[in-house]
Amino acid sequence: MIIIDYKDTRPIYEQIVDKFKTLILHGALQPDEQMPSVRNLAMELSINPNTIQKAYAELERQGFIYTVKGRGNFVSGDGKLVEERKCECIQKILELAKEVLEIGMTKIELIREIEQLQV
Amino acid sequence: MIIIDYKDTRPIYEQIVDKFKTLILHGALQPDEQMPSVRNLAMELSINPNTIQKAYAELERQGFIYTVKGRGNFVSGDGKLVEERKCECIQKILELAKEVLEIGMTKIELIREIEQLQV
DNA sequence: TTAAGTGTACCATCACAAATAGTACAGTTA
DNA sequence: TAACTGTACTATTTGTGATGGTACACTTAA
Repeated sequence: MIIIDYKDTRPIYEQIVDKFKTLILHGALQPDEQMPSVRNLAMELSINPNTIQKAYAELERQGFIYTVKGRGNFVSGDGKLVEERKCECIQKILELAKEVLEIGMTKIELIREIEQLQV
Repeated sequence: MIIIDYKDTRPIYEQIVDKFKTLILHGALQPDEQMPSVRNLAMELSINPNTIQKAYAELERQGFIYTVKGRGNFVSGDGKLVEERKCECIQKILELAKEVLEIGMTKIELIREIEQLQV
C-alpha cells in the first residue's frame, strides 16, 4: 500500500504523509476508516515507529486524520479537504503557467496541452 | 541583483541557482556575459565562497553556464535551455492538472483559471 | 616577469534535521 | 489481566548545508 522510495531526496515521513493524502483524497481510504497502527506500519515498512508517528502527527495537523488515544488513528470525514487540496494544486499550476508564459509559450499552446490530457 | 531569503527553508546555494536560472531564461543575463566572480559575489552576499562555488557547479552541470579556468564563469549561449525549461514546467503542470482533475475539478474550470491569468 | 584576479580542490568544523533505538506511560478492548 | 492502541521523552547516528581556511593552476594586465 505504501512504498518508500529511497532514491527520493525527500524525508521518509514526508513521503508517507503525501501517500496517505493521495489515498484519502482519492477515496481509497474512507472517512472514519482506521489507519494502520504506528507499530504495524513501521514493521511493515521496516522503519522506526517514531517516523510513522511523525507522519501521523503531520497528517493530523493538516486535518486528514484524527486520533483516539488507545484506539488508533482514523481518516477524517471532513469534506473540506478535497477543496483545500484543489486550491493548493491550482495555485501551483498558475505559478508554473506564469513562468512558462513569461519565457515564450502562448496561452493557446498551454491550454491545448491540458485539453489533450487523459484522465 | 541576487537576494537571499533566510526565511526560505531551501539551501542558500539552491536559491542562488534558481535566481540565476530565472535571470538567464528571461534574458536578463545574455549569452557569453560574464557571471560575478565566486569571491566577489560571496563578499557581496556576505556568505562563503564555497557556497557560491557549489551553486555555480550546479549551474554548469545543468548547462546554464560554462567555466573558463582563470577567466571566470560565463552564461551559456545554448538556445535549448529555454525549450528544456518549458518542458520541465509543462510536465509539472500536467502532473498537477491530472491530480486536480482526478479529485473532481473539470477541464473547463481549470482552463478558465489559466485564461484569466495575467502575464 | 610579476601581481592580481580568476576557478578548483581540498580538509576540518559546526549546525541542524532526519532517522534510529530504546524506554516508559496512559488509554482501550477483549 | 493481557494485548493492543497512541504519546512522550532522551540519546545517538547519519547526512547535508554552510563556514573557514589553505593551496594550487590558469589568465590577464601592469
